[in-house]
Amino acid sequence: MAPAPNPHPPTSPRRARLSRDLVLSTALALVDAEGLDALTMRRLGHELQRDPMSLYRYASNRAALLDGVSEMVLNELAIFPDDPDWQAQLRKIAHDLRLLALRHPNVVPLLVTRPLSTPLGMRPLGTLRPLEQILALLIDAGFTPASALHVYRAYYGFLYGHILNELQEYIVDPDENEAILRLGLHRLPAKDFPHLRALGPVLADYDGDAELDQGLSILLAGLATQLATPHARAIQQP
Amino acid sequence: MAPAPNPHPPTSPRRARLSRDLVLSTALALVDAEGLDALTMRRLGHELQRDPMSLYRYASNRAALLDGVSEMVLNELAIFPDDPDWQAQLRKIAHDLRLLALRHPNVVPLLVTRPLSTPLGMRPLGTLRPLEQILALLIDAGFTPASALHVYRAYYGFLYGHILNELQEYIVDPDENEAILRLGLHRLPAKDFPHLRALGPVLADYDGDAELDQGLSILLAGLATQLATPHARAIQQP
DNA sequence: ACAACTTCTCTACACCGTAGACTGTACATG
DNA sequence: CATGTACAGTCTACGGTGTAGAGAAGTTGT
Repeated sequence: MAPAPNPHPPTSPRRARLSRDLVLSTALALVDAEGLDALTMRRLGHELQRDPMSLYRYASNRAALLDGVSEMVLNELAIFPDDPDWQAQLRKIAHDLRLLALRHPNVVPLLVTRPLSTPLGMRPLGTLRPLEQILALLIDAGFTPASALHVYRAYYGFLYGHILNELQEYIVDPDENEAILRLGLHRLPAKDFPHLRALGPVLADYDGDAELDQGLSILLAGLATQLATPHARAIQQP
Repeated sequence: MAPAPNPHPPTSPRRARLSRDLVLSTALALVDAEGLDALTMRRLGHELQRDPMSLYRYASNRAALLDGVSEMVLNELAIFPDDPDWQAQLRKIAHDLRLLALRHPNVVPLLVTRPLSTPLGMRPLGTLRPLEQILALLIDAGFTPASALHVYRAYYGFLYGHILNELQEYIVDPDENEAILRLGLHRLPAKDFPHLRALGPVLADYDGDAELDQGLSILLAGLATQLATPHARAIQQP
């Protein structure tokens, strides 16, 4: 008769003490590996060899858990608000964020979707850091605070849009990518989608990096003119 | 002893025959009214006074149901690929899509997120229609098919990004909007978020329409130069 | 009248998030 | 050493979810 089945489980060395960081990074790993749906409280508990209920010490909700994962991912993004060349810095941030998204594609829906159900001021602070730092960058560069906000919106909007676009066309294993893509396109009725079907080959090799950079060039050129003319400032203090 | 409790329920006049359209539009109404989480098979069944299982005749999945709702919303978007003034048409589409998003804010996460888990060729056809039609518009305007695709990407990326941005700052009831927003901002540590906090008032009155239009101007100006120079064509056939 | 087909319902299962009460351990204090 | 207190982790249970599979009811063609 063994009264306590596992007093000192000798064969499980990795049963470290829980911590918010451990919980969140395990959650992130799980999402990266198996997608958002795999991240259930029960599954995560199993992964950490703990009762699912113990997780509620470190995230009061499943929603909060998801927010935590977003935050953790965004923390990988480094921003240097003191860079004197604001355009170069914005370019760098954009490419970094793009790579981040490609590294954690399953998290992107969270990044994009969670803020929609959380008023700005109530978001996890880590999520707002990029916004604050980019504002700082722009204001340092000479923009009015108000017009810095406008520039941020145009810039970040474009950036998120690009990332979504690119991910929408990518996703599948790069190996079968072209095959599957073509297969998919072949399904389209030729009558209704002539252009789309014809573009199969072009769709297949999408150089997201180049495309992003080109878009940024257009946008930054346009935005820089706002800095040159005092036009923007006129809005704030006429 | 009532053997059949409800042979001809006389008090429910609206028990029409089901159809995919009825199912989807009821689903959309439900999402609009109570959000995405309210759209469960059981709830929708209840709404239609049918057993939840009957829905599987018209959408083989919950995921397929969501796709159907996206499709239904996108069908509200009218595009005129024959418009000779492509820039004006792109502007119009952008504003229309923005209004569509504001009319169905709860559906936006679907619009943005579902394609991420569906290879392009496998999406509901209604979802691809805008892409095809915009390509047609651009090609008619003189763009190479390949560069039309690039223009589409820059344009649609920017557009989606803007919509996400705007919705992220809006969401709450316009009444309490400013109050809640300020309250939220007040929560931020002044030390770490000076710029963001200072921008409270500016954040509160966001003229999304103007902002979108301004961004479009920048972008379209940039894109038009590609049409002028044969630069883009050089990429395809050197 | 019968049969074939479609539409809708019933039952059941495995899984989900999480409330609430509980156990066990760690440590500060007497 | 004893004891109180805080905290970490657990257990059980409840109401909800999507959906497989078999069956009932309704509709239509002959």
